[in-house]
Amino acid sequence: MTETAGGGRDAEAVSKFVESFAAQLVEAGMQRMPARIFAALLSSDEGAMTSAELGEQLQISPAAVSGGVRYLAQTHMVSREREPGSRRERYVVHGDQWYEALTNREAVLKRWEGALRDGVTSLGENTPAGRRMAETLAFFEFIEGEVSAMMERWRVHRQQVFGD
Amino acid sequence: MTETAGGGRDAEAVSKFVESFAAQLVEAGMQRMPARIFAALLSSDEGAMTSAELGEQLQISPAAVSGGVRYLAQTHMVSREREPGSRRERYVVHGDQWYEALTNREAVLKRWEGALRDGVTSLGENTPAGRRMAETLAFFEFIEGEVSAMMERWRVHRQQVFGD
DNA sequence: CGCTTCATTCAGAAATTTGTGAAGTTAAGG
DNA sequence: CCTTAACTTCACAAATTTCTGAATGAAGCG
Repeated sequence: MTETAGGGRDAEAVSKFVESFAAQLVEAGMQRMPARIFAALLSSDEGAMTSAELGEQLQISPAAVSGGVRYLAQTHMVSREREPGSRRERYVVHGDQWYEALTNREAVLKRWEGALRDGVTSLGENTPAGRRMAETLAFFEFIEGEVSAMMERWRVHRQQVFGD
Repeated sequence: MTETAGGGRDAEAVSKFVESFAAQLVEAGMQRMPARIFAALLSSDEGAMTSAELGEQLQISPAAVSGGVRYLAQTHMVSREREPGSRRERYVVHGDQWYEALTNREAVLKRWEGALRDGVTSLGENTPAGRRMAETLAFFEFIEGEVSAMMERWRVHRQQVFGD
């Protein structure tokens, strides 16, 4: 058993999981550092770590932590907290907030819709290409509406299974 | 008006749209070449182009077309067709098939679920981290179920709005 | 069969991305 | 105020990715 100072957990097993989960995130399009940082936070007991802790576990420089965290904060996957009267920051995965962010690609959808609308105009509403474009646009609009309903159902489901 | 041999369409406007839509796809994590190729196909009247046509519109080498198309075919966004008795291949966006592929990230979800299951085991079911992991896993399982129902509703909706 | 036309593969050049060390900035605590 | 601890920014080196040209491989067509 590989127990270290980290609080009685099998550090090696944790690290292995962190890397393998990060790899999945990378494959899905996330940058490497944000992915690793996120995975580390997700598998910490508190769901929160300081910059120094992240640096040590992942063997990366403070600069890398800073960059990765900035990305995660911007995309609302993680939030920054700081105990009042200290300048040590804690980076926190807020329970369920993060996968809501993951699903709420609303900004992305909106941009796609914008681009598609331009497409319909550029190509002409009555060209075959224009009609295909319009249908695609309709698909995204449909999805956008469905997603929020779906998340609502999830909250109900979650409540039932996990309580609060 | 910038008309070229391309069949009476405003080539410049089309190209502009292709590039801007491709840029959105890139931002969402797709590689540049596949994104450009896909956008070009999507905005072609036939929904299909040959390698040579793609090469000319996008100003890229045959090798780049080949590589891009391979990716798109693997992910089922595009299919290859070839008129019998010709070795000129046509790459086709099959109407609605492609965004079904986009949504059907089932393989991706499955892998995430696998990784998360490992995580629950590594971290221990009764640790706080393990419980968080388990909840995340439940979320993905929930989503997986919902997505297929959602696509079914889309087909109905599409039928109503666009006919067949 | 051989010629020709496409498509693919591969090695390498070029461009981009990524992560680091070092300098810079801000704010707590004496 | 001055010191010091924490985070951030920036320039650059290294690694990776991306695209090309050239070589290779297949398949129609005469």
